[in-house]
Amino acid sequence: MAADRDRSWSPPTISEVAAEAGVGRASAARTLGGYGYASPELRDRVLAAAEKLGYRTNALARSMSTGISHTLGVIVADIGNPFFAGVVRGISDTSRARGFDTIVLSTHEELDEEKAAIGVLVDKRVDGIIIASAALGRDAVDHITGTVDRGVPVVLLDRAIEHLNLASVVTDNREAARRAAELFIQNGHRRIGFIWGPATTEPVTTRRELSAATSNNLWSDGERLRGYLDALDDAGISFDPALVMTEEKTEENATHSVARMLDLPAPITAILCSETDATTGALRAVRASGLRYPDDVSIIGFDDSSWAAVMDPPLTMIEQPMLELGNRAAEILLDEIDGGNQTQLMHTLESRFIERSSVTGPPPLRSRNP
Amino acid sequence: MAADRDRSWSPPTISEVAAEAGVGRASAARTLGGYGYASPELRDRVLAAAEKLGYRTNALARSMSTGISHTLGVIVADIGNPFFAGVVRGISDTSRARGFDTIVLSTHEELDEEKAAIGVLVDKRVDGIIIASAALGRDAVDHITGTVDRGVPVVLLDRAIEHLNLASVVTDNREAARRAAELFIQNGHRRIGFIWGPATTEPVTTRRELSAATSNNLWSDGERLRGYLDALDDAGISFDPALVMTEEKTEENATHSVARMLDLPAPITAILCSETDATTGALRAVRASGLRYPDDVSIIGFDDSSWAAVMDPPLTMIEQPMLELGNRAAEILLDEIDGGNQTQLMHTLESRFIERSSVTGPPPLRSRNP
DNA sequence: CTGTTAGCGCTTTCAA
DNA sequence: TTGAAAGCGCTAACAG
Repeated sequence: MAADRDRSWSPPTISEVAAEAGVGRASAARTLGGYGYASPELRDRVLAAAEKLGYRTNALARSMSTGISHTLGVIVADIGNPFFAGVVRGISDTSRARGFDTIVLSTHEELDEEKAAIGVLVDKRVDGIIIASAALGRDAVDHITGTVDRGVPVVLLDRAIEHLNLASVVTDNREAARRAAELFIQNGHRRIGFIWGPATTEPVTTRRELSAATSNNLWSDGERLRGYLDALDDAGISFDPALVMTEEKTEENATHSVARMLDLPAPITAILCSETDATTGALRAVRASGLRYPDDVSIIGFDDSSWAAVMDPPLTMIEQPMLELGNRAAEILLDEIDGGNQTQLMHTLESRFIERSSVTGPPPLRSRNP
Repeated sequence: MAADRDRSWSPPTISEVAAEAGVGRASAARTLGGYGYASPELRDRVLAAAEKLGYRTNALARSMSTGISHTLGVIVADIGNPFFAGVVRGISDTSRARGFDTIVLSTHEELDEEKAAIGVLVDKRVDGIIIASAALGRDAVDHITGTVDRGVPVVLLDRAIEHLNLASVVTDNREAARRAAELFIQNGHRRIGFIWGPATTEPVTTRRELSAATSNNLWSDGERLRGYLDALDDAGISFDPALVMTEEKTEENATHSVARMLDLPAPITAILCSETDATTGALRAVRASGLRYPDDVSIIGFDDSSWAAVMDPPLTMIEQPMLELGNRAAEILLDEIDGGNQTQLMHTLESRFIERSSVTGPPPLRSRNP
């Protein structure tokens, strides 16, 4: 039916529709744009003409004159990461329901890419930005404050930036980690490994040094570590730097670190993993050491997955409310765009503790080389 | 520094920069837009003024006059699905490298949402669209052809639409499934379950009926099934409808179906799973039946995951080149936008067969209730 | 090399 | 109730 479309075809404009319908542009624009008045008969003529010509509104032109683009910008480290993918799905669903589309940019956890990404979004005149910033403790965040200053609303996602005074939507990282560590402790564990802590090349032998390293860490990771330390403190267990991984955060390093911790004179009997890669890395080390969980080591990991449930034995995990995180972030941003005043700044969603079978008491007596 | 920004502040335009620099708009536009000539001195003045005013180009306005938006539209069933998330990451990376951003829409596998999504993208004047269509065999695809007719290039992703004559980027589903089934057969299996086949409420008792149902299936799923049947045919194993799941595709149904197949008078001894949820569902059934893999049943699944490698025993899987799928789709689309003529229509990427330890020979003798 | 001018397609006063 | 005209910020053709 549209087979006869010319090669130099260009989409019909409101003027063409108006001409076809024999009315003025403005009238056509009013009925097509859904604003202002138009008599039923005129309306019908316009609609018919539009239909006939295959008219589609040009959102760009509309944005130009209205100044609003009905588009949200989303910046995450990696859209390929299941966690962020889930969050983006949440953002996407609720913004779509409110008439907004999203353009999402991945920064690969690089601050420079993040700055560029913000630039792109600002240039494209998005109506607001949701960002899981790659900024570490000491990093400057002018690119974010600058954006807010330009009048573009920003909400922080998953990673808060403490002094920034911006709405943030996060999960209860600290509480969740603490709860996991407490479960270990209740089960009698005192040597609990934490994968992973802040990546640093500096030696970390004191708690003060750990603190210092953490302050230059991703906020969410730092919170998780703090929760772990909280539990230790409450139980009067002294902090042992050998039990916190400080290598770069990769699955492979997790494996190495756990192997080392398992091989200590006083080996770990439990492992708290702060991410999927940390968990799978730890699992590899346990297996390679010829040990089994939970009998030899108990395990809890962040970020549940359908796989964790079919492991043998199934893993006790901490599930993050990814969709809800996205939903909330979008809602808050959209409300702000609609002119609503933000009352609450920090929105903390509860993660779900899923107890399965990877936690039990420490082995009665285990020495390095029996 | 920008603390004194007025509440009714509006971003500086090229005219303002020109005024500040004391030059004509066009000259300012030329240096800021990076086209045309400008003397070094004039250039410097403009740049300085732009810097001072905090000028950022308005991409909307630019798109209005150039007619190109430097934006790609991406339509997938669910951005929260790790497979699509990986693909989108690939698209995003390569298009970003070529100066394009992507707006991605999830359809939840609903054709109506897909149509709406295309409408949105067309309205936003994206320069091209990459789509993993939810269209099943018999569904009309006017929304896609219509888009092409409007002059918007489209490339099909992961799911080809046979008669459509559009560039498609897919994986070698059929070959991969066939290879998996062949491995089972080489190991001596003859009762191989397939999770999952086409969802249908019609009874499927003959191969013809299966075919019919498949023709109303998602293309990629159909290909996988065909590969399975290819292997059976080659080995002279007759098709048994009881070994192909035709329930709605959910993890739970996979569990039920596998449980049933395991409970048959002549039970299955191997399972081919066409998706992650199918695999985890199957695993649950195996466990619930008190059986173990690979001794009692062999298993191969599509879509590798770091979890599959840490299962005990580790799972033999078929890995899809998600990133590459995205990269290629973007490259092809971008080339087409740049005016390149598409020579090849079907681009088939190889999936990677990762042999681990979930396949062995069938159990010597296994009866339903020993 | 630089400045003037005319659109891009829409919304939005403002008259009629 | 409808139409004419101005303008959103930019690019592009054309003079100077």
